[in-house]
Amino acid sequence: MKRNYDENAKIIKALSDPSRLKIIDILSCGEKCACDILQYFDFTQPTLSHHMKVLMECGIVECRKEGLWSYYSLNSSNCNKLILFLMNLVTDTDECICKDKAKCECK
Amino acid sequence: MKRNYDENAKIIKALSDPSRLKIIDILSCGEKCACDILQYFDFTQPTLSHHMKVLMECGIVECRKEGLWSYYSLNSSNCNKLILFLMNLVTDTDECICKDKAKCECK
DNA sequence: ATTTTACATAGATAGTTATCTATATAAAGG
DNA sequence: CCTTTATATAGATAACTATCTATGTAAAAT
Repeated sequence: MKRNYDENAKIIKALSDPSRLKIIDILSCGEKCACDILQYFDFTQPTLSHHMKVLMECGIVECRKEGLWSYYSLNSSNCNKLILFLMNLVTDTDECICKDKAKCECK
Repeated sequence: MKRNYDENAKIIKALSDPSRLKIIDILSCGEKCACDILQYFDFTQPTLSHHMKVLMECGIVECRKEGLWSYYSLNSSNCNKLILFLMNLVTDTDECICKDKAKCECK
């Protein structure tokens, strides 16, 4: 981490948006497709697409394509100490943000 | 922390700039006045003043005035879990960035 | 084949921000 | 007093970004 200011600033910047923090929170329940994530927000589908791209470019989120659907999930395995901590911080609770608990893997 | 997306995004955003990460690194050696901090950068004095203001508004840094000088230091006591972690992450090394080790409190 | 559906991309725009120059402030020295 | 010095503030600007509408793409359904 030390002295690698530019690269780390880029990762931190990806997490410096309230909508993206909320996306991480949502994905902490497990994999979700884009249209499911979108229901938690007021913005449009292209805007979500933009946020997912930012999160993926930093390795925070990964995507699995299946037919028409794109399933997104937190990519802990690819995460460094910083990302892991921030993800845990945002999602550190027993209560899941997801309304449909049957569909998600809430603890 | 949970669900407080806006406030936390603001703190994370304050840390999402490479110059401000470097300032935190510099201050990890201990209190320094603005003109000393400025020597580590190529930008102008008003730009540093701007960055210090951003860091202070989030409680990451505090300022002590003495005569003409403004002495800045990391404000760990006022920090939440997030800020503390990020500060430790940036400064987690034995090697100090400061050239003049006689003047700073490097471990 | 045509339509529908899920998502991405292109391009525009308004708001934010990192930087600059110029100037203000205020303390210290001569 | 006047000058010097350290820092802050004001205002401008260029770059970046979060958002939108419009459109492209590609898989599935009819």
